[in-house]
Formats: sequence, C-alpha cells, structure tokens
Amino acid sequence: MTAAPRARRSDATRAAILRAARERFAADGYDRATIRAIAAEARIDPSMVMRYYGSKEGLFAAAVEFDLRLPALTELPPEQLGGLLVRHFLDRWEGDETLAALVRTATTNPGAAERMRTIFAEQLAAAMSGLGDPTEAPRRAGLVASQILGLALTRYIIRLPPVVDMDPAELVAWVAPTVQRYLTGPTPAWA
Amino acid sequence: MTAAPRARRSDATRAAILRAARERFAADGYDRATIRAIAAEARIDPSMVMRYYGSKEGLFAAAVEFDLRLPALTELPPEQLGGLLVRHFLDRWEGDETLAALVRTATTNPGAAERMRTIFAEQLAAAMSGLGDPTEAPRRAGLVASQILGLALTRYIIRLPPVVDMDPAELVAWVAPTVQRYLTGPTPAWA
DNA sequence: TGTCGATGTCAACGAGCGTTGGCCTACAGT
DNA sequence: ACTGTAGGCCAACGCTCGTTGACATCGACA
Repeated sequence: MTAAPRARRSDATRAAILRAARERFAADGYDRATIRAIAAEARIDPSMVMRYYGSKEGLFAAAVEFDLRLPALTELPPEQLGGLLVRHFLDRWEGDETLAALVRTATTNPGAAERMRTIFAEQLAAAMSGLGDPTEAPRRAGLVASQILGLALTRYIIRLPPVVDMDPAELVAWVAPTVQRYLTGPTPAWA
Repeated sequence: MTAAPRARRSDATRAAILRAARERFAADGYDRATIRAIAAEARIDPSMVMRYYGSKEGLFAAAVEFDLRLPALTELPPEQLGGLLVRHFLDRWEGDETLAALVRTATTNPGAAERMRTIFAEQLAAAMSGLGDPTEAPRRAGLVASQILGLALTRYIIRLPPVVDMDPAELVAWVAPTVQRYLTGPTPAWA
C-alpha cells in the first residue's frame, strides 16, 4: 500500500519533472535524453531531479509506470477480440507517450526490457489467461505481442511510410484477423 | 562501381574493426557502443578507427551495410511464400548480427531509422513489387514488415520468454499464415 | 640502401554527462 | 515574530566519450 499521500508543497514540481521526463524519454530514449534537458523542459534545476528521484534510473522507473488498461478479454464478444485489441492498442499508443519511451529504451537497456517483459506477463498474458488451454496461453500472448509491437515499431518508431500512411481503420481491418487467430485460432500443425 | 579494390596493407585491420563494430553495435546499440570498446576488441588503437572510417557515424554506416538476400518472390510457389519468408528471416537474423545492430539503433537514431526504411523499400518492397496490385504492394510490404520485425523484436531484442522458447518450426507454423495473407490475401473491407 | 607514405601508438583536449554539496529563500508551526 | 525545514538555484567535481595531432615504425620501391 502506498503511504498516506500527504500533500507536499513540491507536488507540482514533481509532476512537472515526470511529465517532462516522459516526453524526453519518449522522444529520445533513455540514453539520449539528459537530466539537464528534462530539467530545462520542467523549468527547474537538474539537481531537483536528483533530490526527488535519486538518479536518472530512478526517474526513468517512475516515469514509465504503465497500465495497458486492457479490458477483461473473457467478457468481450469472442469473435471480435482481435479487432478490439488492435484498436485498443492503437488508441493507447497514441494517447500516451510512455509506450514509446519504453520501446525506444528497451532495445538497449536491460532494465527497460525487463519492464516490458513484466508488463507483457502481468497485463497481456494475465488478461488472456482465462481464454483457452492454459499451457498454450503464454505462447499465444507472445504471438499477439509480436504483431502488436511490430505494428508500433514500424508505425511510430521506425515510421515506415506505408504503415504510417494507413488509416487506423484500415490497419485494424488488416491486422485484426491475425490477432484473432493468435488468440482463438486452432493450433497449427508443425513437425 | 566500386573502385579497383587495390589490396592495402591495412585491410586486415579494417576488417577487424568492422567485425568488432558489428559485434558491439549489435550487443549495445549505437549510443552505448564506444569507439574505445570496439578498438579494444579489434586490438588496435581508437585513433585507427577514426583514420579509416572518419567518425563513429561513418563506422556505423560502414558496419550496417546489409543485404536481406531475399529470393525473387515471383519465382516461388505462391502458396508457400509466407512460410518461406518467415523461415528466411529467422535464418538471416540468427546468422548475421547486423540486423540486431540496426534495430537496436533505429529506435533512437534517425540515421539508422532511415537506413531501415531504405532496406525496407529497396529490398522487401522491391522484391514484392511484381506480386499483385502495384498500388497495394507497399502497404502489404509494410504489414509483412510489421509482423517480421515484431517477431524479431520480441524474440531477439526484448526476449519475451514464450517467444524465445518457441521452436523455429513452431514459430513458422504460427506466423506463416499471417505473412501469407498480407502477401496474397484479399484486401479486407473497411469503412 | 635510402626514402617516403602508410600503419600504428600515445597523450591529451574539449565537451557533455550524472551527480554532489553549499547556499539562499520562503513558508509552516509555534 | 521566530525558527526550522523543505524547496530551489548555482557552481563544480569527476568521469567518459569522440576526436585530434604529434611522434614512432614498418615496408615497398627506387
């Protein structure tokens, strides 16, 4: 349980730092984002960042707390799961730059990669756990993640022109069947 | 045309630098890899790297020249394209660390992202250009890239356990139908 | 053999970074 | 009104990095 959230006089500053941190980390990734740039954007001194978050790593950890806000998949129309999930991820991605910060950083920073694995396991895989064969659920969740993260990578990070230019609805129409099959399709035969 | 490749006495050194560079860039990404570490691994002085490649950026550009070695897609059995492509990418990825270097770097480095876009356009999209409706081909190529790169990201970079643990054959069996549909499936209806 | 460019080593510069400690200021509790 | 403490700024340290230039050495060619 979090301790009593006694209002501190510095709460506004702390929030400004966090907001600036998310913005810089999302735009530049962990290494290229600097405490100095974050402080400048929050219009405070770099030393305040240290005082409130201890270190750059501490700030990053605080800045990338993230909730996918996945709905309970078992309560949705089973045949629409793919489309709903893809749409939800697109919305979530465009409404919160935290995910960009995480992916940009996770490719080179072991801690951020671990955070992504945790989010995956505790949120996506957990949300899917009641869907089918429990021994197969993690693999299916992994496949869903591969398509969803690949979509995010090509659309928002690397920015492949055709993927950037596609309408969200068109994207959903193309990708939803893939996710749907990973979620509820039959296990393919393999040697 | 490349100029006459007159043998230089330093060719072995240059090759050693390039090999070390690929290894460090692949493991750490552009920012975290240091000229000093690359030089140490190549057992030469950091200043030699500068002499032969001009700058860290120049070294990176030389180190990530990359050929996907895609076969001519129009000459393959059309109904096996998906499986063959997925298998080819997995092999290519595991046999050459250059791709890891590129993806690790492209998330934070605009130049590397541009290089990825070029590889995509000149190699993947180009290889697919004879496959179907030319106005639709780039979009289909983008979708293929999203699934393939997502697979690479989750398996080799972020290392989501279920995706890491899956057998290559199992992975191909799951993902091939996705790629196959992106390549040759009907255009989905969308509002 | 003598010469000159290519090859390689060494030490250092200058910049940017995370981080620290000292100091001033302003507000809350008495 | 007094005082302690939290909030805030400034200057600097120590480190690592890319990069540079001076100097030593080797090897091909005349």
